[in-house]
Amino acid sequence: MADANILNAGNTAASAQFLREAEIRRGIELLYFGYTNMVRGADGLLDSHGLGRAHHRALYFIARRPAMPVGDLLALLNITKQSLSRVLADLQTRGLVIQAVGQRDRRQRLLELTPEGAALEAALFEELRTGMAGAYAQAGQNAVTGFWAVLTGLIPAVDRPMIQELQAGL
Amino acid sequence: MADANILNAGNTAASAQFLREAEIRRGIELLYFGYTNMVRGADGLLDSHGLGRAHHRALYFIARRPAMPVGDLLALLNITKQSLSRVLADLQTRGLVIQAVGQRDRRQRLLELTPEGAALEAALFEELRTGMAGAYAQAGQNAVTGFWAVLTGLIPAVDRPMIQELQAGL
DNA sequence: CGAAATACGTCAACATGGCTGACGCAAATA
DNA sequence: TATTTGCGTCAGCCATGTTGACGTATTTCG
Repeated sequence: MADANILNAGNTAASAQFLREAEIRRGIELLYFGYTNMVRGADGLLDSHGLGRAHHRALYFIARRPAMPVGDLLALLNITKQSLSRVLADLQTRGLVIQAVGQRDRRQRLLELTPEGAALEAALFEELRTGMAGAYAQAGQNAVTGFWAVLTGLIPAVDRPMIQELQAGL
Repeated sequence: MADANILNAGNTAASAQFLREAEIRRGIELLYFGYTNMVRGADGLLDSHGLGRAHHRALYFIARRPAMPVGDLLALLNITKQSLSRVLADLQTRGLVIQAVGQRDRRQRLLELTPEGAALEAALFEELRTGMAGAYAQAGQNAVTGFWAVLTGLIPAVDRPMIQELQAGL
C-alpha cells in the first residue's frame, strides 16, 4: 500500500507506462479465470446436495455473519428479494437454515445455519480453502497483500464499509 | 514471486499461521466482490446494445485473439457449443462478428470482429479499464505483481498454458 | 395517537445463459 | 476408404436473475 504513494507521487510518465493496456487485460483475464476456477471447486459437492451456486453464496454469508437479517444479505448479494426468497426457501426446506425473529426489531428475520447447514458450509469452504491456500502459498505473503489491495481498489468506495464490517473482528 | 521461496522454505509453522481461515475468507470475499464489481461495470453499455454478459465474454476473447477458431473459444469459455452458438448467432446477426474458413484447416471457422464489433469491444474495454486502472494505481505496481501471482495460482496448472498463449506477445 | 415508512413474504410472468441428447455434414487423417 | 474432427442445429430443460403488484407486521415520526 505504501508503494502506491512512492510510485505514483506525481509521476505521470511512469503511471502512463504502468497502466498499459496489456497489463489491464492481463488483470481482467486472471481475475476472470481465477474467480471462475475458485467457484467451480465447490460445484461437485453442491451438485451432490442438489444445490447451486446461488445457494452456496447464501450459505457462505450466513456462516460468515450469523444472525444476519435478510436485508443485509440482500445488500451483500445485490439481487432482488424475490431471487433470494427462492434460495432461502430451498435452504430452509432442506433444514440447512433457520430464521429467528429479531429482538431489537421484530420485523427482522435473522438467518442462522442449522448444525447440518454449518457442516455443509464447512465442507464447501474446505473446497475453496484448498485452492486459495495453494495460491497463497505459491505466491507468498507479500503477494497476498497485493492481491487484497488491488481487489479492494476494484470495489466502489461506498461498498467497502459493508465488506469491512463483514470481515471485522475475524 | 521470489518471496514465495523465502517465506515457504520449509517453514511449516509460519505457513500454518499464514494460512489461517480468516485470511482465506478475506481472499474469497474480495475475489467475489472484486470480480462482480468489475463485470458490472459494463452492464449499462451492454444493455444499451441489447446484449448480455455472455456476449461480452465472447467479444472480449475474439478481440484478444483475432482469427480464433470456435473450438479455442469454447475451451476458454468452458461452456458447451450449444450455449456458445446462441451467443455467436446474436453477434453475427448484429454485424459485430464474422467467420472465415480456416486456410490451414478448412473445417475451422475463424472468428473476427467487424469494425462495429471492434468499436463496441473497445468501449466495453474502456469501462473495465477505468476500474482496473484505478485499482492498480491505488495499490501500486508491487501489489499488482502479487495480484497476478495469487490469481495465477488459483488456475489449475493444466489450464495455464492456454491463458499464457492468450496473453503471449502482448 | 395515527400516518407513514420499513422489513419481509409471496404470486406471476419473463429473460438470460447454462445444460443434455441427438443428428448432419464437410474436411482432415489414419 | 473408413474414421475422426470441427462445427452447426433442433429441441427441451434447468438455475437464477429480473419487474411489477400486493399484503402484513412492526417501527418510527409528526
